[in-house]
Amino acid sequence: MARAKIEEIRRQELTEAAYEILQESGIAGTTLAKVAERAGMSKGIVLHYFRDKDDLLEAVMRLANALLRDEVVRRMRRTKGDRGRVEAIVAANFSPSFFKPEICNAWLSLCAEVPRNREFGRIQRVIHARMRSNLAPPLRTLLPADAAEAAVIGITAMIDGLWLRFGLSLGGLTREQAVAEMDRYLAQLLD
Amino acid sequence: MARAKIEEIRRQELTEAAYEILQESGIAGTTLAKVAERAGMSKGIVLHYFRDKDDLLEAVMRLANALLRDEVVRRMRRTKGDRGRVEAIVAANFSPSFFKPEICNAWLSLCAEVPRNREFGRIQRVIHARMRSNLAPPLRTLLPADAAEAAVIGITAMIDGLWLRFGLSLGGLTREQAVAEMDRYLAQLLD
Amino acid sequence: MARAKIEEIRRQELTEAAYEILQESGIAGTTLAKVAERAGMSKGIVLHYFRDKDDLLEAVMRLANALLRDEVVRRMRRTKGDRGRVEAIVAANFSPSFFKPEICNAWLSLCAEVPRNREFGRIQRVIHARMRSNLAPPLRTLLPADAAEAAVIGITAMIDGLWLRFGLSLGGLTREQAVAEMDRYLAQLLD
Amino acid sequence: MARAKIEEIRRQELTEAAYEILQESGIAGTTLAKVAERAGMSKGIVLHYFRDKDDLLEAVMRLANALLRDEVVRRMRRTKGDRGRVEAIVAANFSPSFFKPEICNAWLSLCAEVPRNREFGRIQRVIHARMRSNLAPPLRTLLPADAAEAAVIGITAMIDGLWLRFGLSLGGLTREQAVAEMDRYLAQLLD
DNA sequence: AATGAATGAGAATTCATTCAT
DNA sequence: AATGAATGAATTCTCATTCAT
Repeated sequence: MARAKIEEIRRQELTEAAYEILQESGIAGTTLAKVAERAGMSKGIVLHYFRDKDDLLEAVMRLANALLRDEVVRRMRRTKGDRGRVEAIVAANFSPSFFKPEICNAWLSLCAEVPRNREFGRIQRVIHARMRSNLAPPLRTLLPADAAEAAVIGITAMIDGLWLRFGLSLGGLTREQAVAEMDRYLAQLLD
Repeated sequence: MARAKIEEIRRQELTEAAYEILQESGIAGTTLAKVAERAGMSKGIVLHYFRDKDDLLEAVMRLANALLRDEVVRRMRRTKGDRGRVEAIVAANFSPSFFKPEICNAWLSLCAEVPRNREFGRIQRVIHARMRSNLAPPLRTLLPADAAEAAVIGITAMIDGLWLRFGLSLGGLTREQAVAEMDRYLAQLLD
Repeated sequence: MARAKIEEIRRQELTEAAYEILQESGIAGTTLAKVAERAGMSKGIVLHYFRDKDDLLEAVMRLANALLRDEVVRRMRRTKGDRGRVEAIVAANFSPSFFKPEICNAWLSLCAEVPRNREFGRIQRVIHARMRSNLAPPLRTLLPADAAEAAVIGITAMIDGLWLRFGLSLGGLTREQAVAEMDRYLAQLLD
Repeated sequence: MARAKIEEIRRQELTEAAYEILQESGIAGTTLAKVAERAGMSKGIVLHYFRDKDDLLEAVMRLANALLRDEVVRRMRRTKGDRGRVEAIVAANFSPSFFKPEICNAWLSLCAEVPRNREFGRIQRVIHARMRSNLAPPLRTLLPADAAEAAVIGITAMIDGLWLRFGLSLGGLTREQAVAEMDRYLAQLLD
């Protein structure tokens, strides 16, 4: 059990290190050497715990996703009502701990590779499915069936679009503007 | 005169080849060798016409941008009225010749590198500025000042978000759905 | 301990291989591939132990210098008296193990790059400083102050000039002639 | 004749340009493109007038040699007596127009390649032969036969050694010091 | 479990050189 | 005579990956 645990711990540490490097250096700039160094481990250990570089990046994708998912869950727990649930899900995506240029960019980098990496695609699909399964039920009580379907797509797209823009780090969009824009969109949709 | 143009022709050919390869292979997979081969030229010629790989990718970004810009211009010319202008701009972004998974993904790949490439950032800024200068005037006649400002951000974000999703090539979103979603958003905004 | 040393061992082996190749092929002809092959190692390893080609060549310069320095030290230890010290230093520069056409030429090749390589310059400066600090004290007891100063420059120049000529490998100068010439010069200077 | 002349003119211009580039960039840094640009000509023309890069560098070696030779001749003409001839030859080698760090270094760069370039060797041999044929006769009248022979080697070596040192551009030796050193050596030899 | 030595594939990049015009 | 387009070989350098310890 201790044995199983150390493996889990190392994988976790390496994944976090890789996530950091990815945010700083992009996918091409994320080398195993940098990741190992950031994790304070030896170069060789990375591929002891991960099949290959892609395997590590998949773990990063899952980690990034898990962090966001936890934030969503946390916020949904504190909320009541269908409208509140929708708002909580959305708010999680713009919480100061996630809606950062580096994180948005890291996410972008991973998404860009999806068409060329089967596993990335699988993970991405899971993420979308969860988004849908979170959003659809409350939306269906707030809107007609087809409007609810459309709203799932629309909300997701608006979030992604604002993330993309924020991830460019061009300074043309502040977090406040993004949040305001999102609120406006939700208001149009639900009011 | 023909002589002066051969440089332009070769650059164009190489840029187009690079654009194709980028769509297929992503940024990391876009090697000079592949580009040269696709263009039917020798490996050495690429760096005869481009300073380095980044220089070539910048040309690709400008090309992709120019193609979209031309489509926007074409559609705006055929249109009258402020509402029509906005719709034309938006429609250009979803015209069948651009709104393709590979193109959306290529665009994503380039955007992901913006924070680490000064020139990419500059080009991206130009693109956003043009988007704004196209959208803002008609929107200002259709909406109150602050709503118009917000609409510029919102429309752009919705387009980007739908492009991002489409670029994942996961089959979860059809062009028709994207267009419908966009229409719905515009209707909410302008009606 | 052995582990800590393997880096030192490999660097040493590679530096020696590079020194050999430099003697045969000159600076431009000294490619990392040739060096690796000569050392019986893989191509990739060279830049595992050296930052880049210049880093390797700097190590070569230090090696060549160290070998000569050791020879100087060895000969000075066996000697007594100021005149003897001077002669020992000079003799070291013409000992059969150093005063070889290939070595003189390798040295020439490195010197030729000094103006374009900051670190080469630094090393060269150290070499000259040591030459001065070895020669000056005994010369000062044998000659008036200003003559001693001049003698340092003169002896060094005569050595360098004979090395240069010998390094041309044109057969116009034998080791014996060089030694005789040097002796004659010293005799003029000190007798 | 005009035809023969334009070839000669172009070769001359290119050789001079190459000499300049060699002084700035060393042998490896001397590319045909740089030479052509410096000469204000097209890249292709260089190999129209020279067989290959080595052929061009040989021309540079001959040019550098010719310039020095002319200076020697000029100074010898103005001089009388054997001692004066020797001094004139030596002085030419330290005239302000030749005894420059860049020129000394360029010379060094060429010498360093002599063992690997048959033609360089041939030229170098000619240079030494001329040096000898200039120096030997006056020295033979000033010194005993074997001392004269030795003096030819010694003077040449001292010149070369001072050139080498000056070519390092390390600032440790001024022209004045070099000239003084040379004078001292000649005085020892001839007085 | 962990290290880091070693490999080799492959990338960008540089250039001499050839060739068509 | 002159241009500069085009080629391809060679080189440096980077990394993922393997392996022995």
